[in-house]
Amino acid sequence: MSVDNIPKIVISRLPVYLRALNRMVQNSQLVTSSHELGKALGISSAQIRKDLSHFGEFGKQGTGYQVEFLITQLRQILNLDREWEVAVIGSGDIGHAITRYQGFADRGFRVTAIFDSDPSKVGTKINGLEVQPADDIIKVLRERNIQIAMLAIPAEYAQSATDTIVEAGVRAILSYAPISLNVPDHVKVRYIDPVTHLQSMTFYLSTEDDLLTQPL
Amino acid sequence: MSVDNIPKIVISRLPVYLRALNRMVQNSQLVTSSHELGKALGISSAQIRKDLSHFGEFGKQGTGYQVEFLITQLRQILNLDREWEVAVIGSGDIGHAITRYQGFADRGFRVTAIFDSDPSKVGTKINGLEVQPADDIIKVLRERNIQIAMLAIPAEYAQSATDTIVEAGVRAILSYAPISLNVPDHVKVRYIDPVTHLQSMTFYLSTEDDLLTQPL
DNA sequence: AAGCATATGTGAAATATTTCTCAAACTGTA
DNA sequence: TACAGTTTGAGAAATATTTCACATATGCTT
Ligand SMILES: NC(=O)c1ccc[n+]([C@@H]2O[C@H](COP(=O)([O-])OP(=O)(O)OC[C@H]3O[C@@H](n4cnc5c(N)ncnc54)[C@H](O)[C@@H]3O)[C@@H](O)[C@H]2O)c1
Ligand SMILES: NC(=O)c1ccc[n+]([C@@H]2O[C@H](COP(=O)([O-])OP(=O)(O)OC[C@H]3O[C@@H](n4cnc5c(N)ncnc54)[C@H](O)[C@@H]3O)[C@@H](O)[C@H]2O)c1
Repeated sequence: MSVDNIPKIVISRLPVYLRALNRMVQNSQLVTSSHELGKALGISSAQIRKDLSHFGEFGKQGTGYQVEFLITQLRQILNLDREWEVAVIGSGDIGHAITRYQGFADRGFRVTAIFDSDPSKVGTKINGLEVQPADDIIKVLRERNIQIAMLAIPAEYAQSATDTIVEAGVRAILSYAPISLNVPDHVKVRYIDPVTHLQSMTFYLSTEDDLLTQPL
Repeated sequence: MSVDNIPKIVISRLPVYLRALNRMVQNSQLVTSSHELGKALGISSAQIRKDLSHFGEFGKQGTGYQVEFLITQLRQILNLDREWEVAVIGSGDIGHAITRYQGFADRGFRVTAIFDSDPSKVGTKINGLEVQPADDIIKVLRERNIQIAMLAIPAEYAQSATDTIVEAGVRAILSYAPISLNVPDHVKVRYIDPVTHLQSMTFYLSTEDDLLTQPL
């Protein structure tokens, strides 16, 4: 076990393990193994064991892992043994869907502020939460010490909104805008762009096959 | 240049290059370099050159790359020199946002069918497109030879819906449901789960810093 | 035309990541 | 207690990916 300098690709898999483990708990499953978990996720058991070994010894030879215990450990590792407040920037279609999504609260995050620059959206409520004016972003985020934001505004405004929330103290950004953002080193960014996913799949979808495939 | 056996991580970056190049075209920029592109995307110029070198020689020494030409080449490589029809399964919040999203049509994809199992949703229109009953999925997808689907339904129904669309001939799935899907080898799957992204960032957000950071 | 600055494409080297293996540990059975 | 069947954790080996470094080519300036 080597506690420092964990590869970030390892970190990115832990939430996936956590998701699968939570599923097992829901099904009242008490124990699992790296083999079973790997099969459920389509990855090798060795990878799971190696990933976990960066943080400690969580399993028992011959038995496997206590599901609840492993969940507790993963939540601790990922700093999820607390609740994180999240701000949503942009109350359009995506901002709307995100704010109403129950799945965040279930897994450690609570959307507690939403902003829009469009005066006609300000004051409307989404899931009981009132949309606030974009001009108040800095004030509100600082007041509440909000460190995580999700960006759901058009690409052309994304960089300037990013500068604003970073100034307000945000250190983690999940952006739905299809553009690469410039941020200081201490700020983490992740992107969600469904189109890049589709485009990486069409590479494998040769048009030939397409023409050959006929409806029955 | 080695045309076969391209690492899939290389393929996953090409759409990101394409996105940045399209941005340049919008700004009337004619020429770019691996260095400039890399800076815009936060990756090394060597990586960009190496990635492209798998497919051919698209640049000119001393000059760089003609933006339009590189776009054409990347679109060809990714099979984007055609339009792909996409089906959306589930007309809830996310299905709604996806279906209304202009960003797909702009980049090679057209949502041409949307389904829901809830009778009260069937028949409603989203962006001019009528929601169809989930029972018709197989019939419609086969008829129209639709090969790509986006899954926007609750996790507990995701596997069975997947089985259905795969049976209907779908070969590429983009799933918003937070669960790992089981598919035959010839089917590609990508996942979008914002929570896993957030959870991989909180690892780097130590709670200590949080406590120290006070609003001004 | 020569010199300088710039930028590609690519082997080779350096790193990173995954997989292989197996000793050791645990469970259950008899 | 002995034995068979599992499964972990981790060093070593195998692969994969990224970065380095440079020969070579192009454009621009003088
Ligand atoms: N809809 C989708 O399925 C989808 C999918 C992937 C990515 N995206 C991306 O997500 C972003 C939002 O998409 P959408 O469909 O929700 O767009 P939308 O047009 O429905 O909503 C955008 C909202 O952002 C607000 N806004 C603009 N500038 C702002 C600012 N500076 N501060 C605060 N609010 C601001 C607008 O008033 C609007 O309400 C876009 O970048 C889009 O490309 C959307
Ligand atoms: N809303 C978000 O921001 C968000 C973000 C990430 C992931 N997700 C995930 O995306 C999925 C959809 O989320 P949502 O917020 O849109 O949920 P939602 O409840 O608003 O919509 C789900 C829709 O799917 C329909 N449905 C259920 N079973 C179906 C079936 N077999 N065939 C066709 N339609 C069916 C339901 O009738 C409903 O209309 C969920 O898995 C959710 O976890 C949502």
